[in-house]
Amino acid sequence: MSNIAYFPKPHVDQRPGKRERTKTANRQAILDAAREVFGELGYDAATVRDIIRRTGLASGTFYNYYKSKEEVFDALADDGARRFRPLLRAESEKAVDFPSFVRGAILAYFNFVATEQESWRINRPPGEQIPHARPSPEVTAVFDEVREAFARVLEQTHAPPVDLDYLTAACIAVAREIGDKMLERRPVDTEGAADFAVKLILGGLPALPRL
Amino acid sequence: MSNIAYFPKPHVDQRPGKRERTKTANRQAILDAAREVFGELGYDAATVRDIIRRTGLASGTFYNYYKSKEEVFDALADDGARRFRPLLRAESEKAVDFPSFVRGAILAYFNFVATEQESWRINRPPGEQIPHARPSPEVTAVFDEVREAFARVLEQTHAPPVDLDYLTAACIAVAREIGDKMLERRPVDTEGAADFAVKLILGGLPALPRL
DNA sequence: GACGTTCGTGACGCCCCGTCAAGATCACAG
DNA sequence: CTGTGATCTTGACGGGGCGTCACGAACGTC
Repeated sequence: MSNIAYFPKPHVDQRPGKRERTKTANRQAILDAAREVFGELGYDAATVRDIIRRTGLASGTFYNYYKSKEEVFDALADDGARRFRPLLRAESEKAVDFPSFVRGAILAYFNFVATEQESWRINRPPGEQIPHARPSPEVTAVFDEVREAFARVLEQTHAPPVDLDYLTAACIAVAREIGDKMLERRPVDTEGAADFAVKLILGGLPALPRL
Repeated sequence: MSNIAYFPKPHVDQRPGKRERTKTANRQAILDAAREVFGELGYDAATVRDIIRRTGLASGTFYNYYKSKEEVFDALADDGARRFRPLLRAESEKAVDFPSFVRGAILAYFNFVATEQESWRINRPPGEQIPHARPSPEVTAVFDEVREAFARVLEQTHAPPVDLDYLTAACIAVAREIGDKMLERRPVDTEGAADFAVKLILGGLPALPRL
């Protein structure tokens, strides 16, 4: 009976089992639905049931994946940070000196948010405030990456030691704020915004570009 | 019967009628209660009924004064801005040049928030994000005041024209962010924080104070 | 193919929200 | 002082979203 040509496929199927697959699919479906719903109704008006309805899943299923609307929102921010991180890292490696790093990083960020907004900040109700996501792991990682890049570059340029926490916080705040304002203008000018932010950070007010 | 010495007090009592007085008293009571409740439970966990319960008023009464929890929160921000505005204006008039204005304004802001936090950010749950109040009239007024001060000073110093919207947005973002970080440190050092923020704005990274 | 485990389901109870009709309080005129 | 209309307060009520849980179906494993 031994048939050497017959190998009952041993259970090392590359793809994970169906359980695992539907699990990640559901998680992703909820994330996508949340993106849409937040975009259409705004964060405040959106409910957990609005999100889960769009997936066709039952309401209880939502809670198998996320604890609340807040958590799924944080997961969206986390997702964004995860996709942005490699771009930031690339800039960090490509940069030859501090100014080029700052410029590259900020420009990368502005281009990133400009692209993102097209895809999901579609239909925001006016005046709606988007809550600051509480620092999720990936977001924290991005912050740390910026901080480390600052530390590295400031180290090797023999710059005087500065308050790194304040510095990173301030630079990120500037980038965020200018980024938001940039998105409100038509046409969206990432180059111009980056120019402004970079010169402010590197040279302060006297270095700002003339209009 | 005419008695010239007798004037039945005509109804021009200086104080407004009782109706008006209880109205402002209630409005203030709700505001105070909200401050306490937000401080103790955090913004998210707080409910309209938590707030109104502390005043002894009925639940329905809350809605005679504010439409929602969000609105009373905005009213608190508005209140803060209203009290800060004269301080900012004083700095604006006291300042002799641009650097002294920036420094005075930022220091005033840091001292203001440091005082405020003692009085109502008592017991905040960890990791809680305070929502950015949507720009209420007074808050907008503060922003405009900063913007106008910038415009005025940049005009008379014959500085090259810059993007005023970006500039004010960026400076306010820096002040806010550094202010938040400052409050997390012990002891709270408003002078040091102001030093950092001012030098970053005026001279950029190269001008930052050494540690 | 049978068994144990994991996950999807949707009805349920809970709590909070915003409203509203009824009563209380106030302003004002006679 | 008193009557009358206007204004405010009250708390009970219906509506709706939230998070849970017992049940059943689908899956992995042997």
